[in-house]
Amino acid sequence: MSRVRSAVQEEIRQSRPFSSPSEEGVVALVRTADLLRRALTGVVEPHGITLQQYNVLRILRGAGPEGLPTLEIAGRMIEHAPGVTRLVDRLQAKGLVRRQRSTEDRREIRCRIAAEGLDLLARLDGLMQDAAREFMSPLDAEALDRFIRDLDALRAAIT
Amino acid sequence: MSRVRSAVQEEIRQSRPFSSPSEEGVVALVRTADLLRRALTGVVEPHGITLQQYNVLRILRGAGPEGLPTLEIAGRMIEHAPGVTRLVDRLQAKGLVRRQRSTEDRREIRCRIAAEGLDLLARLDGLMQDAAREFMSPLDAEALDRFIRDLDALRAAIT
DNA sequence: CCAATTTACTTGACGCGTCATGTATTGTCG
DNA sequence: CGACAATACATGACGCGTCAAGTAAATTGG
Repeated sequence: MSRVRSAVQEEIRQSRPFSSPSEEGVVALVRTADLLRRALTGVVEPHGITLQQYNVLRILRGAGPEGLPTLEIAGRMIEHAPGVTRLVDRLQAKGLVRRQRSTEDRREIRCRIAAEGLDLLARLDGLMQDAAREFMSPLDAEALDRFIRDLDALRAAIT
Repeated sequence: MSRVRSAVQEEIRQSRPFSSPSEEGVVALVRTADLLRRALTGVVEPHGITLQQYNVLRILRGAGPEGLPTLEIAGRMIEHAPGVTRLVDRLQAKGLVRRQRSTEDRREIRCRIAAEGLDLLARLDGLMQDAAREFMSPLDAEALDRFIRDLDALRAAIT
């Protein structure tokens, strides 16, 4: 049952092993996601946007020319509204996004991706694909599929 | 090969499926880690510290009474020094950590966990264990072990 | 039909992560 | 030995995430 010192244990250089496999999993998950985030940030930042800004642009591209109200963007990222407001502020300042108060419901603000935003995404699509493939390359197709299912199961269990 | 719409696809509500399993894996990984981080934050914050502050305290407890220099803490988290300096600033302000310039090498600052910090950790140990177990509960022992190995493999591949 | 509630945001404050830059101390090598 | 590089940090600036509180518009209930 007890395995050789895992990679996480080596990294943390703690003599004491994890007190449980669950804890080891939790730490491994957070650390791996951190490294991934950094790798993806490295792809996107040279093009003048952050990873979160990239995510918003992708969501808006997916939404089409109708655009989306702010809260809807927040919902699709798992994020809270205040962060999104400011995120879109910066995207607008860069001319990648346009905002316009909705006419039917004047509380809503519809955010649309601008042509410049689409251009930027077009340039980033391939690079992000490559980065994702590269990062996941240690897992073969079968392992990757199982891995994704496991992650799905973990998220699904959150009450 | 193509599966039914996965959980991530549902969550993002994007009609277009992921352009590749790698991309799906990347998104699933980041989103899952985000939710985990939030869950753990929920455990720790009622006790007056943040998740990162908790991590530092754990590292310092693991280091024993000798303490650690700032950069060594940064190394054990995967983080850069500037963040750690301020992190420890706040822990010190709360009286959970003490700092003292080293005498052998006067550039170094040794950080030690204070008795109050140890007390706090003692109160949190069980709660964090429970949270980890709870979060990982969808995976049985075998799946969890495989899951951890997969994560280890992903991190190990980073150049 | 209007007061109370709800919804969709926005703003302020604070902790965190990151880069660039600055400072003190130590190591090095010519 | 002394200039110069390297090391260990600290600080400033900026983007992000989160909570609490505020504003404006729509909805609802009496």
